[in-house]
Amino acid sequence: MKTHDEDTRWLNDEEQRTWRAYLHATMLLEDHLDRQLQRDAKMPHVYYGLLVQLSQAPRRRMRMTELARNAKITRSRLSHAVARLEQHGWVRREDCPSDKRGQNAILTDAGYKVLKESAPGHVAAVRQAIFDRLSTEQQKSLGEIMRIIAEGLQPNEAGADLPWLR
Amino acid sequence: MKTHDEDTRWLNDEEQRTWRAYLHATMLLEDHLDRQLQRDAKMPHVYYGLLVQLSQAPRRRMRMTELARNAKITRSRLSHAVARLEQHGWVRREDCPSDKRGQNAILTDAGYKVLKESAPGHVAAVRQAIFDRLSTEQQKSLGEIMRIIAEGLQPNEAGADLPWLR
DNA sequence: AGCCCATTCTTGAAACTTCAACAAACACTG
DNA sequence: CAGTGTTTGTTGAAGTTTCAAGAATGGGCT
Repeated sequence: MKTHDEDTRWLNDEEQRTWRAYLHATMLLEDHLDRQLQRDAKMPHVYYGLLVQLSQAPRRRMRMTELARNAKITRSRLSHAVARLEQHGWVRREDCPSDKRGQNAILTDAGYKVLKESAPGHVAAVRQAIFDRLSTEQQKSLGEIMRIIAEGLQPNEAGADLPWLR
Repeated sequence: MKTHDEDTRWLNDEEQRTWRAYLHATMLLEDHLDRQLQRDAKMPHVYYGLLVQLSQAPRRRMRMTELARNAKITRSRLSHAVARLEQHGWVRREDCPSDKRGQNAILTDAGYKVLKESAPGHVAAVRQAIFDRLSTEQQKSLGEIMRIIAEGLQPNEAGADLPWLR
């Protein structure tokens, strides 16, 4: 925490407007998608994202830790989420054969079905909120910008900090 | 919900990459700021945003509904949030004189103090995550894009749908 | 083997959010 | 002014997330 603010570089007017726009857009969109999916798929957006990840993984399964890393959530959060998804019958767990600590989260047929049925509506919502409103240039720009931001926040992904190179 | 997916316009490769980058960036950033503020200001990012709003309002007070609208959260969520902020002594409520249903949320001196002390660290975090990493062009672009997205999701702000003009 | 530390995943409690339902005050209409 | 519908704000319960702690296995080192 910074204690002296003499040298704080506050946001100027345009930066403030941009930051506020960011906050508003992200909040509104997350809310929108959450409601859309809660209505159509009976689950929040984050959970839906987990099913998507699983559906794209080989054999529709993934180690908990990897799933958490891909989805950008904590393992704890994932544990609870999978527990809930399991209750609904959309996911099941299986011990990992190679590592006795490990668990695989597996997308069930029921889970795949829900995903398949709600995917069109979800894509439509995303398209309508973002891609339909942006020029090709803006879409490209958005991609670049978000990659930059994400990169900067990634706690040193794979090989980024190699102790033997310091 | 869409039931037939024959005519669904799925996201193409680049759109998918962009969308995923968006999800990752927004998640990582929200997480990052939440932790930063939880550590330095003992409150989540959304709550901090409420204090900011109040601090900028005339007489450091605002009607609940207006505060909710500005902060892009539901009134219910705001009720709970203010209850909590009140417990901490950062906000207090007062009846609205003109409308007996109404409540004003008021930033206390203690609230202002917390805000003042944690603001530099927060701005630094935002700057480091976003503005320090983007070119001037990209910042401008980000602002425009986010405004477009937010606008599209705004449930018909002021005068947007005037029944007598239909 | 034995020791040590890292990794994997889970758990329970506390904090936060959502949703539906509600009371009270307002505002319009006849 | 009584009737009707709307707006304001709250509430409790259920669902979700965070945080700190902990059980179990893995992997390296001597």
